[in-house]
Amino acid sequence: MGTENWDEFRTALHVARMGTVSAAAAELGVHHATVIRHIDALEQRLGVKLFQRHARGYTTTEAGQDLLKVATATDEQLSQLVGRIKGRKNAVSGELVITTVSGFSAIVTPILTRFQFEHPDIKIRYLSASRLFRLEYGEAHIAIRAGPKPDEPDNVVQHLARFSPRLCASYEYAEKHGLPAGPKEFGLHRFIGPGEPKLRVPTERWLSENIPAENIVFRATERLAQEAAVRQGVGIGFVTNMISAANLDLKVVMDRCDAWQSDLWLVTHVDLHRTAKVQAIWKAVREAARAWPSE
Amino acid sequence: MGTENWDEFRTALHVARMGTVSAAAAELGVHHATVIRHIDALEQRLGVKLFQRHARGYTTTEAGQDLLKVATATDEQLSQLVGRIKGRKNAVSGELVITTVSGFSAIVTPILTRFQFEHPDIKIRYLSASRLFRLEYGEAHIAIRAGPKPDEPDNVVQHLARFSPRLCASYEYAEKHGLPAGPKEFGLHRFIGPGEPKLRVPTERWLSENIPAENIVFRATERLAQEAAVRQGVGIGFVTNMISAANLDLKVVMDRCDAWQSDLWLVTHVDLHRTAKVQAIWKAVREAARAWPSE
DNA sequence: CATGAACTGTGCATTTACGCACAATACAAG
DNA sequence: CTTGTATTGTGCGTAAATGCACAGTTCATG
Repeated sequence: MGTENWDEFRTALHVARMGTVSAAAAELGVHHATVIRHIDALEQRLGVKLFQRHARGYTTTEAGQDLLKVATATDEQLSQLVGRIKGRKNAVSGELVITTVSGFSAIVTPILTRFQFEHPDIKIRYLSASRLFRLEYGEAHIAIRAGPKPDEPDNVVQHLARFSPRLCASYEYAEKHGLPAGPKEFGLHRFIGPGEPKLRVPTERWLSENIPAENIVFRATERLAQEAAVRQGVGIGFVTNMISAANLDLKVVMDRCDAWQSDLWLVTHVDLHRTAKVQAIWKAVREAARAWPSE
Repeated sequence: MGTENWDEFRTALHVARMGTVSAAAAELGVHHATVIRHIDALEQRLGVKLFQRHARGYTTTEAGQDLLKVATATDEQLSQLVGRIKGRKNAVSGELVITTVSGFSAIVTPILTRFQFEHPDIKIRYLSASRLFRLEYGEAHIAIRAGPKPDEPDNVVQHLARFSPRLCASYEYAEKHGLPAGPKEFGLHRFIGPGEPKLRVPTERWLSENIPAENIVFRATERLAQEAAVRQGVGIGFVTNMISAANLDLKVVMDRCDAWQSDLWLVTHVDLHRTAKVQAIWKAVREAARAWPSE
C-alpha cells in the first residue's frame, strides 16, 4: 500500500534534488510534463503534498524532505547493486558450483583445488550426488556429464574426453582365483561395481546385464574407491585411463570394448558461458583433460 | 547508468521472492507477460541474467540473490517512508513554522509558547522579518498578516481580529508636554513610530503622512517596544487593545479612527490546511484571538 | 502411460503514458 | 514600464507498455 510504483519515487527524488521540474526532466531524459504527472500521481497516492509549487520551481515540504533522504539512499543502494552485478560479470570471484554424477570426484578434485589456488577469491562448491543437479535450475555453473552428448537446448556442450575403461584385476586376484576365459565364467568370479547403478552409463549397464548381482561383492559410489578395490585384489572391475596412467600393475581381463565406451562432456548453461568465471573454470578443466592419457 | 527504471527492480524483487513469474504477477496485480518483459528488459540493461528460467519457475542467479537483498531493503525503506508520510499527515509533530510581519512578536509569542507546552513533540520556528515570508514557497505553515484581506489564490484566509489602535500618551508625558489639541499641534510633540514604515499598514501610513519625520523621536520594530516607550513617557504612539487590556493608565490622544483600523488575517496554504498540525495551531491562534478585547 | 495442472513465452488489440506545442505566470534586467 | 527568460501547467496525437488469448513445455498424479 503506497509503494506500488518505484519510478515515481525516483522522479520525485530528482525534483527534490534539482528544485525545478524542468531540471529534473532534463536529468531524467524525459519531458517535464511527465515529471509533473509523476509528482501529481505520487502525491495523490500518498494523500500528502510533497512539494510547494510556484513559478520559480518546486520546493520540498517536510514529507518531501523525508522522501529526499530515503530516495537518495535507495538510489545509492541500487547503483551499488548495479555496479556489483555488472562488475561480477567480468570478475572471477564469488561462488563457483560444479557438479558431476557421483563417482568422479577423483577426477575433478585435483582440477578444482588447483583452480582455487589460482583464483583465491573464489569459493568452490563441488556437488556430486546420485540425482542430477540441473544447470537450468541454476544449481551449478558447470557440470561434467557422462554418456551420450547432452542435447538440452539452453546448454553449451563440449566434448571433454573419451571414457574408455578396461576390465582389470590385480595380479594377486589372478593368482588366487584365476581369470575368466570368457563371459560364461563371469558367474564364478567376484566383481566390483557402482554404488547404485545408473543405466545411462554404459559400463554400469553392461555390469547389470552381464554380471549376476550376487557376484558383485564390492560396491562403491566413488570410481576411485572401486579402482582401489581392484588394486587390492577384491575383485574384477573397471579401471579408467584417466586417474592414473600407471595401471600397468594390473592384469587386463577384457580390453576396451565399444559397449563400455562413453564420453565425458563439459556442459554449462548458455547464460553463464560468457561470464569470466565460467570461462576460467572451463579453460582449466579442458587443460586438465588434455593432460589425461589420450588413448 | 543502470538505475533508470526502479519499477523493474521492484518486479524482479517479487519474482525473486515468489519464485515464479505467475505468482509475482498476481502479487503485483499485473499480467504475467508484463513481468516477463520487465525481467527481460532489466537483464538486458544490466547485461547479466538475474534468473534461470525453467518450466517450474524462475530461480535466482547470484546477481538475482544480490538484487533480492538490496531490493528487499529498498522496499522496506520506501514502505516506512510512506508510513511516516501518511502518518505525519495526522500527527502534531515535527516543525511548525509561523511567520508575521515584524512587530507582532508580543502578540504571537504567548500563543506559541502555550502551544508548544500542549504539544511537546513540536518544534516551533517563529519567523518575523521585514520581508514577507511566503507560504507558497513553503517557508511557513501559517502566517499572520495585517492589512487588507490577502487574496492569493492558494491561500486559505480567516479573519482573526480587528486591529484598532488608539493614539495614546502617558500621564507623565501629558504633564510635561501637554497634549495636542488637534492635528495642527502635532508638530510640537514627540511621537513613537515603527522601525521602517510599511505603508500598507494604515497606522504607519497615517504617521508618515501626518507626522513630520523629525517629530518621531523613538522608533522600534516591535510593537511591544513602541507601547513600552509610550508608557514610559517617551512620546505619543499607537497602543492596541490586544497586548494588554489594562491600558487605562494612559491618556487617549486620539481615539479610534477609521483611517487607522486594519485587520489581522490568519492565513495558510491550502495544501497544509488539512493537516492536523496546522489545524491545531490554527485553532490555538483563533482561541487566543477570541480572548483579546473584542472592542 | 495418459491426463491434468501449473508455468513460461508470444502475437495481437487496446489502453495507458509520453512527447510536443502552446498558454500562462512570475521574476529579473534594461 | 517593458521586454526577455525562466518556470509550471494543459490539450492532443503518437508511441510504448499492458492485457488477453493461445501455444508449448514440464511435472505430478492416478
